[in-house]
Amino acid sequence: MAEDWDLYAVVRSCTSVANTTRAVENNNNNENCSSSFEDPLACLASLTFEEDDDPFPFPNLSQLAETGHLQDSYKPFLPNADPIAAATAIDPCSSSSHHGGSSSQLHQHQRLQHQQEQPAAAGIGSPLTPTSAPLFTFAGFGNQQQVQPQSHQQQQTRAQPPVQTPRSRKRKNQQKRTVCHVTADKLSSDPWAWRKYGQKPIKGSPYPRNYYRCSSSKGCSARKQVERSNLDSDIFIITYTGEHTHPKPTHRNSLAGSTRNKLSTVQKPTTTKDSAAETIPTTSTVSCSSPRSATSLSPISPTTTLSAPEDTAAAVHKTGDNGGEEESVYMDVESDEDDDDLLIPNVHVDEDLFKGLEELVGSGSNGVGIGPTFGDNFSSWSTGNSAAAGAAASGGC
DNA sequence: CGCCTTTGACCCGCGC
DNA sequence: GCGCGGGTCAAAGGCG
Repeated sequence: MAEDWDLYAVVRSCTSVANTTRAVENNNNNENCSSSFEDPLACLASLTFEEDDDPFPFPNLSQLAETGHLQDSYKPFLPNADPIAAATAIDPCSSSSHHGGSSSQLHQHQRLQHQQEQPAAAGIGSPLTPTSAPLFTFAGFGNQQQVQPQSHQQQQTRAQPPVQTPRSRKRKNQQKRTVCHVTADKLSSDPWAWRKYGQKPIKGSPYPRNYYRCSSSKGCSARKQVERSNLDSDIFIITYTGEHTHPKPTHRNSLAGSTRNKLSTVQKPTTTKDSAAETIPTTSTVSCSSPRSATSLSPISPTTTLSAPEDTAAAVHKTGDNGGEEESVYMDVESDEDDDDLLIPNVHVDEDLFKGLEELVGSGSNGVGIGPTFGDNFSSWSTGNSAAAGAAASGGC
């Protein structure tokens, strides 16, 4: 199931912190997208929020809550399993303000709860302990401090050891972060190229956390953490830190050396801290604009996605530096409209439609709204990844 | 050749 | 001060 897809796709599925505009413009697209989906969550797969923000942008969570499924799932972790409180806590529309005060408090709270619950819920605890904030609680959101570029400094400090500037490795609760939840089956891609630079097993979580940095440009401080929700293995939590210091790449990186073309290790729940081999599965990601990608992806990957929500807007709940007020903005998950590449929405297209299009084009039609560019990409997509297209069609935008 | 992942080691912030 | 846990580095090896 969820193992058959690529972490890379996850990694690409959300855009960076920097993209905070054009969302409103895309809102309509988003709506259209939603309405055309079998799964209305598809377009929401990349919902993001920042720091103290509402960590429950996931509509399906509310659905789960409504059906009681989620609450049932939480019961073991909810000492005071208050259905109302639980429902409120997981309400995607609920304000983040009740995540309670400072990040330190939250962090501490989580730690305490983690300590308390660890025995009963071994391996299913923080950082996503559902008690403090049922499914998605993110420890350590704090000072709202703008993230400082670290990579350079860290490299320098490492190259010329101590004495000099100590590593400015801020604690996670001191960095500006954007958290994004992505369902396993609603993965999409983003224009950024990410390179994995680390993986760590996370205490309390059966799944390791993967660390990525932007490889589109050297010196880019954008980073990304991807971890699987230990409560719902279909949900991946992507945390962005830093900002891209460069425009979106028009072409994605090569696939050389990557495992994007094949299944690598499969992320399974880990019981020990050292089971590092268990990582998020990697299959492939697809960009219609990238023939290389389109032809190299795994056709059977159920989550091989096109750039689906790339033109969709993801809601971002942003909390100001005062930590109190919450403003809701939309974050452009990806908008390649200014890129050379045309990214095709994940709409289901069967062979009949292709035939019809061919007939239209072949009969001297003016394209009926299908421009040459689209046709090329469309063709590329269909021929290069028909299976994936089918898979993506059921879930993508 | 360039870019990728993997993975053990290292560094450092934080709580006790 | 110590230990834990998280974040990062960098070498090794693979892939196109």
